[in-house]
Amino acid sequence: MEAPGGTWMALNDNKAGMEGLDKDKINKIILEASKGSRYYESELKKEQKVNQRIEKMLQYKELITQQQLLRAQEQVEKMAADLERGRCLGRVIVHVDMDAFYAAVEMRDRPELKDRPMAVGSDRMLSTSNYHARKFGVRAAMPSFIARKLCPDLVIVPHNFEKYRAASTEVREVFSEYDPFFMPVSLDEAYLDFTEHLRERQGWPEARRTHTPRTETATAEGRGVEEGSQGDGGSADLSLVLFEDDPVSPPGPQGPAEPVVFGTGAEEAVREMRFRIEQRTSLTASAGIAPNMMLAKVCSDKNKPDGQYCIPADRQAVMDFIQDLPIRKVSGIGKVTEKMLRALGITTCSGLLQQGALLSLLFSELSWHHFLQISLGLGSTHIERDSERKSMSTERTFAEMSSAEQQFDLCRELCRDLAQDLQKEDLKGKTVTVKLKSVNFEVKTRASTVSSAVSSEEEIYAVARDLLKIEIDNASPHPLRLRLMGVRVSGFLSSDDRKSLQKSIVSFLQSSRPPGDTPLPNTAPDNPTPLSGGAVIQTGMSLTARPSKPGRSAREGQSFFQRAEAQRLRGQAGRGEEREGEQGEERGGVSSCSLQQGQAGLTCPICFQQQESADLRSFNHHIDQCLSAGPAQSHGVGADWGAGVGGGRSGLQGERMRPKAAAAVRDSDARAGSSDRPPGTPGTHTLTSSSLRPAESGRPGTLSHRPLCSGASDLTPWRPPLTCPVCCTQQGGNLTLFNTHLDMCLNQDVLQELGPGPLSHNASVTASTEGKGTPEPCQSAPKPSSKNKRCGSPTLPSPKKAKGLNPRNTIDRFFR
DNA sequence: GCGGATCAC
DNA sequence: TATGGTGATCCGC
Repeated sequence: MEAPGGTWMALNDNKAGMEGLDKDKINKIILEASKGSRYYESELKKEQKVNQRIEKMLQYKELITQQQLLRAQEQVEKMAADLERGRCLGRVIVHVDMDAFYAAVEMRDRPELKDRPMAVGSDRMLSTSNYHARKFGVRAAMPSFIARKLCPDLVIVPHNFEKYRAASTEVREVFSEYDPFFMPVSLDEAYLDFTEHLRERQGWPEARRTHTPRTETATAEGRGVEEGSQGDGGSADLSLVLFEDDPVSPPGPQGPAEPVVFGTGAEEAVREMRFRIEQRTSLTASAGIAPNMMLAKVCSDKNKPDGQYCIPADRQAVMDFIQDLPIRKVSGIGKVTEKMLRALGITTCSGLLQQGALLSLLFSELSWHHFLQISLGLGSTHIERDSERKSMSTERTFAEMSSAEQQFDLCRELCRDLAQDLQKEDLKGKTVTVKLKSVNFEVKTRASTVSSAVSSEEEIYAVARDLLKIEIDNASPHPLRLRLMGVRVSGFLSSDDRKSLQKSIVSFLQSSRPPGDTPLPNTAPDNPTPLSGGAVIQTGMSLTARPSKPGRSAREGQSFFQRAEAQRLRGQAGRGEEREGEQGEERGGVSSCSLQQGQAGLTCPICFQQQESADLRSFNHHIDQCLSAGPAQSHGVGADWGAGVGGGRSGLQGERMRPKAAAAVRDSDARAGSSDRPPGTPGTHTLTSSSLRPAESGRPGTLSHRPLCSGASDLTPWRPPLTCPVCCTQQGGNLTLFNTHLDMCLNQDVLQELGPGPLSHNASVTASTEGKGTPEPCQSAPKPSSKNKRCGSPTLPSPKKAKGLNPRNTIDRFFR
């Protein structure tokens, strides 16, 4: 594990404007300010979890044979070839990102700030900083007290969202002239498809590409500009000083401004757009131009601030650009993914390609497809307008709150706020989720789905209150010590649902009321049009689908272990093919069945009793019983969440404390051993990394009634040595070692079975469907897709088949 | 459907 | 002394 103060807690210098800093010094200050805090401890814990996930992954990596790698390589190459065939270079996608947006707006309106390091935010947390402040290491999402340590002269300006929204509206008006269907990402960011504009623009006369500066301000592109006819003088010259060492802006010529003529090409058109944005708002924007969204997003960061970068529509140009691009620059690859990939020696996009085979064996199908697409420089070429909102929430952080009464009050208040917001958009949802964060930064969510959709304060609170009460009761006699509470409503009725509901209500009322009675209020408004007003724009923003993710689609391919499982089912059950379309419980039955054959006569690792039934469900149940009878049940309860709220789960863990869920959990535990994590698949009925997680947390009370699962009690004296139920050798009493052994044992099992058989079978499945899903040119192969959207990836077995093969058995999840 | 995690802004 | 809020998605239950 990395030493504290390694890269985990350190300054994130991924953003623009952070180059050439005294990072060591900055990180030291950050570390000093953080050390010992609850937040810091929590971050350390999180880091350790990730480290364990990585260790697990590396262990699995060691089990992979050369032959498997070669097979995987074939598959990856095939997939890459298919993706290559679907590559689209025919569109011009632009990503625009306003520079230090909130800070720039404040500086524009308060010139006295322009020379000073400043940030926009609250007393607690910063939203953004200007480039002056960034030199000190002050950046977005940094707590103010640390920012002040880094930069004692920092000026912190409170948010003024009205102003930002107004500026955003102006910017968007410019956007819409280049792409009326542009996709806003946030107030300061958007994707545009310039393809149509450029087509039309070819025929435009010069006059139409000529723009007269409205002030004497020089443009960032260094063109001389003339005094415009309508100069307003108000914000003149400000953009020049937004960035002290603006790399692009020339010394501001104060001479007369001349009209500026822009060319017809993509770069000129984007330059023109940025010019107009700056003329209009005195704010600068950076832009990226590329054949797809993924690349455009990376490009817009390249020459920030006030610059642009273009990747021409040329395959080699794309590949050259991608070659040494650090993976972290790609939207969607965050801190954790970066660290996991780094552990495999992958830091650049070309590394993703080189290690494609390995990644396909270690990560879920979705993940490695994503990686492969990134490595080929592919991304969505189709800009999707925002989809429907899926949830709405409100949450609040506060000083420690331990009184149940206060907590209920707050909960009600949150419900009230949320109800108001929901009603503004005329939304009703069936699922209410309560989010709690302890003073130790441990986050929990508890959800409940009700039969009829809710939207009023009372309706939401009725559900939320119960959820909260369960948690409070579970913690009793200790209080919940909270630092945050949130309420979310999701599971909205679709607009169709609402319309038909409305219709049926109306017709019901019409049939039962005399004509002429008071009509119902309209509960199904038309979709609001973007750009029609502040609130609407805000909505449009948050509705935006994430653009940068790759082609998610049906769970078509299978990971290494999925294929292993498929083979096992085929070989042992002999009827896997017919059952593949079935789900849930049925699949459990199949796997359970196959396990019975392979593992007859299981020995309980706790009591050493050979169990008569080889049925995993019974076996699991027995282990639960065995563990429940353990002597350490009387350990103390925890401080923050109270007793027995288990974070992780495993077949050996047994019941939860939440009575409501206990039965269901037991049932699914039984299934987990037989189906969800079939024999030979990592995690099969073993103490997986996830099942050890509660112990890692080190919270004294967590699972204290389950000493077996507590890291601190891995060697508790009462426990007898453990015997591996697979190889029947005695494994000592250390649960972690036992766990590793069991995984190895089970995996070895699979790996040995994984001869040419399963893979070649899989390959033939793949081949047989080839072409069916081949992406058409210029459609959004690598774009994010929801479950019911069409599959964007070629060469995929049918969804039905994939489903039958239990796509859940993917490895990367077991690294958690 | 639930809960934990990850990610973006 | 002290580290946000909102929304989405994935994955394994």
